[in-house]
Amino acid sequence: MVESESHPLDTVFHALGDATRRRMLSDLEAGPRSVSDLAAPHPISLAAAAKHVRTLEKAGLIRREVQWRTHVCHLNAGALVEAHAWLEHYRKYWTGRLDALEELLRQEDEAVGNTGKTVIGDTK
Amino acid sequence: MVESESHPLDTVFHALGDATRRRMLSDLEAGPRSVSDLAAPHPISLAAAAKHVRTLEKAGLIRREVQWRTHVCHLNAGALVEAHAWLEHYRKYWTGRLDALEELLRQEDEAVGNTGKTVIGDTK
DNA sequence: CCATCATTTAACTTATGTGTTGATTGATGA
DNA sequence: TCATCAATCAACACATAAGTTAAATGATGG
Repeated sequence: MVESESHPLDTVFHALGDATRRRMLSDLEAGPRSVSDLAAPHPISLAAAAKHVRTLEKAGLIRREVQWRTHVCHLNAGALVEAHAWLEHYRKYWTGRLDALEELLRQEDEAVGNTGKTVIGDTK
Repeated sequence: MVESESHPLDTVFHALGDATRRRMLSDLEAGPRSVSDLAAPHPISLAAAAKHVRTLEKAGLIRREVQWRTHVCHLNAGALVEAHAWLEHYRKYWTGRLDALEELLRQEDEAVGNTGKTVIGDTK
Protein backbone atom coordinates (compact mmCIF):
# COMPACT_ATOMS: atom_id res chain seq x y z
CA MET A 1 0.00 0.00 0.00
CA VAL A 2 1.99 2.83 -1.40
CA GLU A 3 -0.26 5.76 -0.56
CA SER A 4 -1.09 5.81 -4.28
CA GLU A 5 -0.13 9.47 -4.72
CA SER A 6 -3.22 10.90 -6.41
CA HIS A 7 -3.03 13.76 -8.84
CA PRO A 8 -3.24 17.24 -7.28
CA LEU A 9 -6.23 17.96 -9.50
CA ASP A 10 -8.06 15.08 -7.83
CA THR A 11 -7.62 16.78 -4.49
CA VAL A 12 -8.56 20.24 -5.67
CA PHE A 13 -11.64 19.19 -7.62
CA HIS A 14 -12.70 16.93 -4.80
CA ALA A 15 -12.41 19.81 -2.36
CA LEU A 16 -14.55 21.97 -4.63
CA GLY A 17 -17.19 19.29 -5.00
CA ASP A 18 -18.85 20.15 -1.74
CA ALA A 19 -21.10 23.14 -1.15
CA THR A 20 -19.98 23.55 2.45
CA ARG A 21 -16.38 23.91 1.39
CA ARG A 22 -17.18 26.21 -1.52
CA ARG A 23 -19.05 28.40 0.89
CA MET A 24 -16.02 28.53 3.15
CA LEU A 25 -13.83 29.68 0.28
CA SER A 26 -16.40 32.23 -0.63
CA ASP A 27 -16.48 33.47 2.96
CA LEU A 28 -12.72 33.79 2.93
CA GLU A 29 -12.97 36.19 0.02
CA ALA A 30 -14.06 38.84 2.47
CA GLY A 31 -10.90 38.36 4.48
CA PRO A 32 -9.21 35.98 6.94
CA ARG A 33 -11.48 33.95 9.17
CA SER A 34 -11.03 31.65 12.15
CA VAL A 35 -12.13 28.03 11.97
CA SER A 36 -15.17 28.79 14.12
CA ASP A 37 -16.03 31.73 11.91
CA LEU A 38 -15.97 29.44 8.91
CA ALA A 39 -18.01 26.84 10.76
CA ALA A 40 -20.69 29.24 11.97
CA PRO A 41 -22.96 29.33 8.89
CA HIS A 42 -23.15 25.54 8.69
CA PRO A 43 -25.55 23.31 10.60
CA ILE A 44 -22.85 20.82 11.55
CA SER A 45 -20.59 20.31 14.52
CA LEU A 46 -17.38 22.29 14.84
CA ALA A 47 -15.40 19.08 14.51
CA ALA A 48 -17.08 18.32 11.19
CA ALA A 49 -16.46 21.83 9.92
CA ALA A 50 -12.83 21.62 11.00
CA LYS A 51 -12.49 18.54 8.80
CA HIS A 52 -13.71 20.53 5.82
CA VAL A 53 -11.17 23.20 6.63
CA ARG A 54 -8.53 20.51 6.74
CA THR A 55 -9.61 19.26 3.32
CA LEU A 56 -9.32 22.74 1.87
CA GLU A 57 -5.92 23.12 3.47
CA LYS A 58 -4.63 19.83 2.10
CA ALA A 59 -5.84 20.86 -1.34
CA GLY A 60 -3.75 24.00 -0.95
CA LEU A 61 -6.79 26.21 -1.25
CA ILE A 62 -6.29 27.86 2.10
CA ARG A 63 -3.38 28.59 4.36
CA ARG A 64 -3.61 28.65 8.13
CA GLU A 65 -1.88 30.95 10.58
CA VAL A 66 -2.01 29.69 14.13
CA GLN A 67 -2.43 32.55 16.55
CA TRP A 68 -2.56 30.57 19.67
CA ARG A 69 -5.97 29.15 20.14
CA THR A 70 -7.49 30.72 17.09
CA HIS A 71 -6.38 29.39 13.73
CA VAL A 72 -6.73 32.14 11.19
CA CYS A 73 -7.42 30.90 7.66
CA HIS A 74 -6.54 32.77 4.52
CA LEU A 75 -7.70 32.19 0.99
CA ASN A 76 -4.93 30.69 -1.11
CA ALA A 77 -6.56 30.62 -4.49
CA GLY A 78 -3.27 29.95 -6.25
CA ALA A 79 -4.09 26.27 -6.02
CA LEU A 80 -7.00 26.92 -8.34
CA VAL A 81 -4.69 27.81 -11.20
CA GLU A 82 -4.26 24.25 -12.40
CA ALA A 83 -7.96 23.50 -12.12
CA HIS A 84 -8.77 26.67 -13.98
CA ALA A 85 -6.25 25.85 -16.67
CA TRP A 86 -7.72 22.39 -17.07
CA LEU A 87 -11.20 23.79 -17.58
CA GLU A 88 -9.92 26.58 -19.77
CA HIS A 89 -8.70 23.96 -22.16
CA TYR A 90 -12.29 22.93 -22.82
CA ARG A 91 -13.56 26.40 -23.27
CA LYS A 92 -13.54 26.14 -27.03
CA TYR A 93 -16.28 23.55 -26.73
CA TRP A 94 -18.78 25.95 -25.29
CA THR A 95 -17.78 29.33 -26.70
CA GLY A 96 -17.36 30.62 -30.20
CA ARG A 97 -18.67 27.92 -32.46
CA LEU A 98 -16.04 29.30 -34.83
CA ASP A 99 -13.25 28.27 -32.52
CA ALA A 100 -14.86 24.88 -32.39
CA LEU A 101 -14.72 24.56 -36.15
CA GLU A 102 -11.06 23.79 -36.20
CA GLU A 103 -11.69 21.10 -33.61
CA LEU A 104 -14.61 19.79 -35.59
CA LEU A 105 -12.50 19.29 -38.63
CA ARG A 106 -9.97 17.36 -36.61
CA GLN A 107 -12.77 15.21 -35.27
CA GLU A 108 -14.24 14.33 -38.64
CA ASP A 109 -10.81 13.49 -39.83
CA GLU A 110 -10.19 11.25 -36.84
CA ALA A 111 -13.64 9.76 -36.56
CA VAL A 112 -13.38 7.93 -39.87
CA GLY A 113 -11.71 4.89 -38.46
CA ASN A 114 -12.89 5.26 -34.92
CA THR A 115 -16.59 5.17 -34.24
CA GLY A 116 -17.10 1.56 -35.09
CA LYS A 117 -13.82 -0.04 -34.19
CA THR A 118 -12.17 -0.29 -30.85
CA VAL A 119 -8.66 0.99 -31.30
CA ILE A 120 -6.54 -0.29 -28.47
CA GLY A 121 -3.03 0.56 -29.49
CA ASP A 122 -3.94 4.12 -30.46
CA THR A 123 -1.35 5.90 -32.55
CA LYS A 124 0.62 6.79 -29.40
CA MET B 1 -35.55 10.41 2.13
CA VAL B 2 -35.99 13.48 0.02
CA GLU B 3 -33.29 12.88 -2.59
CA SER B 4 -31.49 15.87 -1.01
CA GLU B 5 -31.06 17.66 -4.37
CA SER B 6 -27.38 18.55 -4.36
CA HIS B 7 -26.04 21.54 -6.23
CA PRO B 8 -25.11 20.91 -9.88
CA LEU B 9 -21.61 22.16 -9.13
CA ASP B 10 -21.22 19.34 -6.62
CA THR B 11 -21.88 16.86 -9.37
CA VAL B 12 -19.63 18.49 -11.92
CA PHE B 13 -16.69 19.03 -9.60
CA HIS B 14 -17.09 15.55 -8.22
CA ALA B 15 -17.00 14.13 -11.73
CA LEU B 16 -13.83 16.06 -12.45
CA GLY B 17 -12.17 14.89 -9.25
CA ASP B 18 -11.13 11.58 -10.74
CA ALA B 19 -8.25 11.08 -13.13
CA THR B 20 -9.99 8.24 -14.96
CA ARG B 21 -12.93 10.45 -15.79
CA ARG B 22 -10.77 13.42 -16.74
CA ARG B 23 -8.89 11.16 -19.09
CA MET B 24 -12.17 10.10 -20.67
CA LEU B 25 -13.13 13.69 -21.29
CA SER B 26 -9.74 14.35 -22.71
CA ASP B 27 -10.10 11.34 -25.02
CA LEU B 28 -13.43 12.67 -26.20
CA GLU B 29 -11.74 15.83 -27.36
CA ALA B 30 -10.47 13.90 -30.33
CA GLY B 31 -14.01 12.97 -31.31
CA PRO B 32 -16.90 10.68 -30.35
CA ARG B 33 -16.01 7.39 -28.68
CA SER B 34 -17.86 4.28 -27.67
CA VAL B 35 -17.98 3.16 -24.04
CA SER B 36 -15.45 0.42 -24.73
CA ASP B 37 -13.19 2.89 -26.49
CA LEU B 38 -13.30 5.07 -23.42
CA ALA B 39 -12.70 2.09 -21.16
CA ALA B 40 -9.75 0.72 -23.11
CA PRO B 41 -6.91 2.81 -21.64
CA HIS B 42 -7.91 2.00 -18.07
CA PRO B 43 -6.87 -1.05 -16.08
CA ILE B 44 -10.36 -1.69 -14.76
CA SER B 45 -13.31 -3.80 -15.79
CA LEU B 46 -15.67 -2.58 -18.48
CA ALA B 47 -18.46 -2.43 -15.92
CA ALA B 48 -16.39 -0.14 -13.73
CA ALA B 49 -15.52 2.10 -16.66
CA ALA B 50 -19.17 2.24 -17.68
CA LYS B 51 -19.95 3.59 -14.23
CA HIS B 52 -17.50 6.40 -14.78
CA VAL B 53 -19.14 7.14 -18.09
CA ARG B 54 -22.47 7.22 -16.30
CA THR B 55 -21.09 9.69 -13.77
CA LEU B 56 -19.90 11.98 -16.54
CA GLU B 57 -23.26 11.72 -18.22
CA LYS B 58 -25.19 12.55 -15.08
CA ALA B 59 -22.94 15.55 -14.57
CA GLY B 60 -23.91 16.68 -18.06
CA LEU B 61 -20.34 16.50 -19.27
CA ILE B 62 -21.06 14.03 -22.00
CA ARG B 63 -24.03 13.09 -24.11
CA ARG B 64 -24.70 9.62 -25.38
CA GLU B 65 -26.10 8.52 -28.70
CA VAL B 66 -27.25 4.91 -28.69
CA GLN B 67 -26.50 3.28 -32.01
CA TRP B 68 -27.76 -0.11 -31.21
CA ARG B 69 -25.24 -1.99 -29.25
CA THR B 70 -22.61 0.68 -29.28
CA HIS B 71 -23.26 3.77 -27.23
CA VAL B 72 -21.42 6.65 -28.82
CA CYS B 73 -20.37 9.33 -26.37
CA HIS B 74 -19.82 12.95 -27.24
CA LEU B 75 -18.11 15.66 -25.26
CA ASN B 76 -20.65 18.09 -23.85
CA ALA B 77 -18.39 20.65 -22.27
CA GLY B 78 -21.20 23.14 -21.85
CA ALA B 79 -21.71 21.75 -18.38
CA LEU B 80 -18.29 23.10 -17.51
CA VAL B 81 -19.46 26.68 -17.92
CA GLU B 82 -20.72 27.02 -14.37
CA ALA B 83 -17.63 25.40 -12.91
CA HIS B 84 -15.44 27.64 -15.00
CA ALA B 85 -17.39 30.69 -13.95
CA TRP B 86 -17.04 29.71 -10.31
CA LEU B 87 -13.29 29.43 -10.59
CA GLU B 88 -13.06 32.53 -12.72
CA HIS B 89 -14.44 34.46 -9.81
CA TYR B 90 -11.30 33.66 -7.85
CA ARG B 91 -8.94 34.52 -10.58
CA LYS B 92 -8.11 37.90 -9.09
CA TYR B 93 -6.49 36.08 -6.18
CA TRP B 94 -3.79 34.53 -8.28
CA THR B 95 -3.27 36.95 -11.16
CA GLY B 96 -2.27 40.56 -11.27
CA ARG B 97 -1.41 41.46 -7.74
CA LEU B 98 -2.70 44.87 -8.81
CA ASP B 99 -6.18 43.46 -9.29
CA ALA B 100 -5.85 41.96 -5.85
CA LEU B 101 -5.09 45.34 -4.34
CA GLU B 102 -8.65 46.47 -4.50
CA GLU B 103 -9.67 43.26 -2.74
CA LEU B 104 -6.94 43.72 -0.20
CA LEU B 105 -8.26 47.12 0.78
CA ARG B 106 -11.71 45.67 1.25
CA GLN B 107 -10.23 42.98 3.45
CA GLU B 108 -8.35 45.33 5.72
CA ASP B 109 -11.46 47.38 6.07
CA GLU B 110 -13.52 44.32 6.95
CA ALA B 111 -10.96 42.55 9.09
CA VAL B 112 -11.02 45.17 11.82
CA GLY B 113 -13.91 43.70 13.72
CA ASN B 114 -13.59 40.18 12.46
CA THR B 115 -10.34 38.37 13.01
CA GLY B 116 -10.55 38.09 16.74
CA LYS B 117 -14.23 37.80 17.45
CA THR B 118 -16.59 35.08 16.49
CA VAL B 119 -19.68 36.74 15.15
CA ILE B 120 -22.54 34.27 15.39
CA GLY B 121 -25.59 36.34 14.84
CA ASP B 122 -24.02 38.17 11.94
CA THR B 123 -25.57 41.57 11.27
CA LYS B 124 -27.55 39.91 8.50
C1' DC C 1 -34.01 -19.48 -34.23
C1' DC C 2 -29.80 -19.05 -32.37
C1' DA C 3 -25.14 -17.10 -31.41
C1' DT C 4 -23.16 -12.79 -31.31
C1' DC C 5 -21.52 -8.64 -28.79
C1' DA C 6 -21.55 -3.94 -26.47
C1' DT C 7 -23.49 -2.55 -22.74
C1' DT C 8 -26.33 -2.64 -18.43
C1' DT C 9 -27.86 -4.57 -14.17
C1' DA C 10 -27.36 -7.01 -9.92
C1' DA C 11 -25.14 -8.42 -5.90
C1' DC C 12 -21.33 -7.93 -3.50
C1' DT C 13 -16.70 -6.18 -1.20
C1' DT C 14 -13.78 -2.76 0.31
C1' DA C 15 -12.31 1.96 0.83
C1' DT C 16 -13.29 6.63 1.63
C1' DG C 17 -16.13 10.54 3.17
C1' DT C 18 -18.94 12.89 6.35
C1' DG C 19 -21.06 13.22 10.37
C1' DT C 20 -21.50 12.44 15.50
C1' DT C 21 -19.95 12.86 20.69
C1' DG C 22 -16.64 13.21 24.27
C1' DA C 23 -12.05 13.76 25.88
C1' DT C 24 -7.66 16.41 25.37
C1' DT C 25 -4.67 20.32 24.73
C1' DG C 26 -2.34 24.36 26.65
C1' DA C 27 -1.43 29.63 27.06
C1' DT C 28 -4.08 33.12 29.46
C1' DG C 29 -5.77 35.86 33.08
C1' DA C 30 -8.76 36.05 37.22
C1' DT D 1 -4.04 27.26 40.68
C1' DC D 2 -7.59 26.74 37.92
C1' DA D 3 -11.49 27.63 34.67
C1' DT D 4 -11.69 29.19 30.10
C1' DC D 5 -11.97 28.40 25.12
C1' DA D 6 -10.62 27.36 20.08
C1' DA D 7 -9.41 23.71 18.06
C1' DT D 8 -7.82 18.91 17.51
C1' DC D 9 -8.02 14.02 18.29
C1' DA D 10 -10.17 9.49 18.96
C1' DA D 11 -13.62 6.28 18.31
C1' DC D 12 -17.48 5.49 16.41
C1' DA D 13 -21.83 5.14 12.79
C1' DC D 14 -23.52 5.49 8.48
C1' DA D 15 -23.57 6.73 3.45
C1' DT D 16 -21.48 6.89 -0.82
C1' DA D 17 -17.83 5.55 -4.16
C1' DA D 18 -15.38 2.43 -6.79
C1' DG D 19 -14.14 -1.86 -7.85
C1' DT D 20 -15.19 -6.91 -8.73
C1' DT D 21 -17.74 -11.03 -11.23
C1' DA D 22 -21.73 -13.04 -13.33
C1' DA D 23 -26.02 -12.83 -15.51
C1' DA D 24 -29.43 -10.34 -18.47
C1' DT D 25 -30.60 -7.62 -22.69
C1' DG D 26 -31.97 -7.54 -27.29
C1' DA D 27 -31.53 -6.23 -32.56
C1' DT D 28 -28.94 -8.50 -36.24
C1' DG D 29 -27.24 -11.76 -39.47
C1' DG D 30 -26.05 -16.56 -40.33
